[in-house]
Amino acid sequence: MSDLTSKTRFEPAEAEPRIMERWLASGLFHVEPQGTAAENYSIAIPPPNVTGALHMGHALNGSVQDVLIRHHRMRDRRSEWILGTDHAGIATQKQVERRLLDRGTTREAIGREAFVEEVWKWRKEFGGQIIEQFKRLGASCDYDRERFTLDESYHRAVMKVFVDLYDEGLIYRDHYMVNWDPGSRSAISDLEVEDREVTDTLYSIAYPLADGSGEVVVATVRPETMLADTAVAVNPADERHAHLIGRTAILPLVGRELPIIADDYVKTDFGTGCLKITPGHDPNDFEIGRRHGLQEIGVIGEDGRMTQDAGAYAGMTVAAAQEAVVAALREQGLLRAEEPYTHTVPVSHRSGERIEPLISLQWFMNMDGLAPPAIEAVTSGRVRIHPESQARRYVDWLESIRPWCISRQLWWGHQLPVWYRGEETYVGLEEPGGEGWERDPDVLDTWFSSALWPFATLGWPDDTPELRAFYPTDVLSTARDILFLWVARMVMMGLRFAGDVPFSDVYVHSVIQAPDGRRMSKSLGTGIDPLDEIDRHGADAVRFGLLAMSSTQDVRYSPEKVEQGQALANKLFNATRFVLLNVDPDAPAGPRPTTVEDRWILSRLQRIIADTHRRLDEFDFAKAALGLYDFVYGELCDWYLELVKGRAFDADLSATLLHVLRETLALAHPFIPFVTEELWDSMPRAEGLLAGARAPVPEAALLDEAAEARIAAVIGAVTAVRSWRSVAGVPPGARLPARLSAAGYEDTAPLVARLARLQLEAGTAHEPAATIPVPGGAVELLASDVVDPEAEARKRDARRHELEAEVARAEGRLANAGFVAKAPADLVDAEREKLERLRAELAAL
RNA sequence: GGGCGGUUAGCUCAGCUGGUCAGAGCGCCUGCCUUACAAGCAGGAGGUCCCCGGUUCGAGCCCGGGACCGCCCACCA
Repeated sequence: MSDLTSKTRFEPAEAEPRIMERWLASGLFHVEPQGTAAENYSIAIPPPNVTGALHMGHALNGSVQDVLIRHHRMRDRRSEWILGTDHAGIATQKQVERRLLDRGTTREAIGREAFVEEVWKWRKEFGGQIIEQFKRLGASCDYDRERFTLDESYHRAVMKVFVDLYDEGLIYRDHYMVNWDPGSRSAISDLEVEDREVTDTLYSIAYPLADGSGEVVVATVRPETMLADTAVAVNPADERHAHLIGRTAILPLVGRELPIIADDYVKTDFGTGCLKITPGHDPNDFEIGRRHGLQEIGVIGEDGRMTQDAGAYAGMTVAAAQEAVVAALREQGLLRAEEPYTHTVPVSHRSGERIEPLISLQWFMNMDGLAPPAIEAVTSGRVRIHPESQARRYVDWLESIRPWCISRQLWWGHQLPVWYRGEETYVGLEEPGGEGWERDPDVLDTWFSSALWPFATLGWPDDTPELRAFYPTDVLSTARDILFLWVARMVMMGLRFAGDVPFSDVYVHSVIQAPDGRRMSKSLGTGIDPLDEIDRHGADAVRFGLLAMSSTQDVRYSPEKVEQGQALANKLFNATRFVLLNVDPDAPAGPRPTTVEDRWILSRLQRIIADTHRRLDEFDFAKAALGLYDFVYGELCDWYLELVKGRAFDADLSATLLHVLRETLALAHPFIPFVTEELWDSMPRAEGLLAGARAPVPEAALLDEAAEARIAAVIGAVTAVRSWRSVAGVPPGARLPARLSAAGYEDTAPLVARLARLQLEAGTAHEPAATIPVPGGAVELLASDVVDPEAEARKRDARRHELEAEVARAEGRLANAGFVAKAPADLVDAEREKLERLRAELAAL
């Protein structure tokens, strides 16, 4: 425990590790599986990649989830934050491959079994990193129940799902066009592909007609793929080319006869209006090919080199083949045009290499039957997505869902439970009996296993106490970019296999951009490491800052918000110092209000408690965090603590102060857990951890509107007098004789006098030297020596002009028949009152 | 090509179902070591709420058009 009497600053670097230790030792974060999911509160963490390091997105998402978990834990719900990591097939495999390369070997050289062993070793060595980093943030995950998507029991769940879906015919094997990632030497799904703009050369190539009557000219940026052309297509409505339909062209360099077909896909206003059709290497051509029953030829292999079907070009890299093909065409005089052409090309999200569309034999999952229930879950409100706009994206995507390519040509992951023997295929949980079976070497898309996360982590397919206690979970908090990759698939799988939606609320958080608005990324050098920020400002500050930044849209990282959080932590630290250095530690528990300011702060406290609860329920974290800041600064410290300074710290005041402070610490704890835990521990008769204490609950009996109005007037009056003094240049320490000619200060005049440094006098013996308007009347200054009559006259004039303008505006409004007739009556009345008030003040001048 | 979001103080952002809504934090200026906090306190200056029309008694707020910025989806070889 740090020494409250000597230190004036909260020191996160010293306190945080010590406090985290206490939390972990307490076992608070681990709960036993009892009761039902409806009674309990649970969140399944989006499992970070086991290779990962904490980035800003994790930090924001961790803050969001932790504020929710801690809040509900303090509201006496058995709260479980399910923790774990994802095996992240491609990312992890690449990392280990790089390591092997450093050692001068490759995965091919050591073989599959040894390679997988290497990955496990790697995981053992580095896999705990991100978990430790979550602890730095103060995340109250259940660290005793850490899961991994390749755990034995998790693997069983994945296998069962695969086999069940296969048995139903929803998982099948097919020759199909896939996004081939030459970087990872694997097929990847559409969602793992991103577009990048490049400038290529658009070549126009002449294909002679078979009957020698002419030629068709086609345009392409991939001339090497012409070796796999099996047709030429024109639009049936294109009169220029109508005569070609049904005739035959000869493929240069190869000599193959190409039928000229008609298809609506061909644009008449692009290029020459004639399109070479390469079903083997273009997704659109593939579709056209299937429509017309065209031959599918592959000239580019999975190794990125030309295949035997490429004839003379076999063995060349794609780039070399392109050069060679262009050279040959030029030589034969068939190149009609070359022009630079800027367009977007698909690139692998993981490896960064350009996608090579090609046909291969892959495993697919038919989504047609799974999507409708997942759509219904959202449209019916069983799953609520926040913000609403994301729900539309979700539904739109599911409504046009396509088969999902689930096989990956990797070694790290869940290997398919599929065996082949000749023409036979066996799919099952156990290896088939008999001789000669060979297992499919492919593994499943990582997202296939992630889709089972909320229930596979809880022991499914067994009927476990964990599953009964925590499934469905309550909230899934995540980034927008994996709404389809992950969230939608969890809903589909949860409904199909766990019998219910996996969560009732999805919170889609902001993407944090760099302060200059660019993407935060390592390669751009725009990344900000949350751990550096924690080192600098403390975890509380970073959590507060991120929550205060969060929004329904993307936001720029705001260092100021983090500093605001740090200021808040420090303010609470010093406010607690002040209270503890003054109060009677033996004061009774509970509030003992004896004055109007006591009733005021207790009333304001009830409001901030209710507001904070409501804002958390609405996932409005920014308002919740900033509202707390405003309460602590703008009400508790700036006013209440200043108001009580003139009083004796008796048992009643001590009790009230301690009560307000305790409640404030407890309310703020889910947002800034470290500093509040530290201060809680220093409170008189502190018992147990704040993390395990009860959240404050608003009490209607403590609301006091009269007290709120009285103190609002005090604040208004003090502020007005201070402003006058400051502008007039009165020495801050000087006590000015004054008369308070205003209503509503019966029991608060001494407070105004002290905070505004006034010597209040009664009677009307003296003429005021200056008049300061305050709520309910005016403060009349009687000390002529501090008043500059000319300045006062100028101010009066300025004020008079202001009032005249406002009176004119109010009169104008009230003279407007439309306003009086159509505006709500109370508004019109308020306007009339305002006019009267303004006229009275004007008259007083 | 289709869809979504944004444009408010020097900076980053709040502004709920149109009526004290023109705000906060930071920055800036002035003054204070006032017995919790100088990483503090008090006070102050700063805005044609992107532009043009419209609806309304009344418009950052609603409608139409435009400009600029960002994101998502689908993609013309």
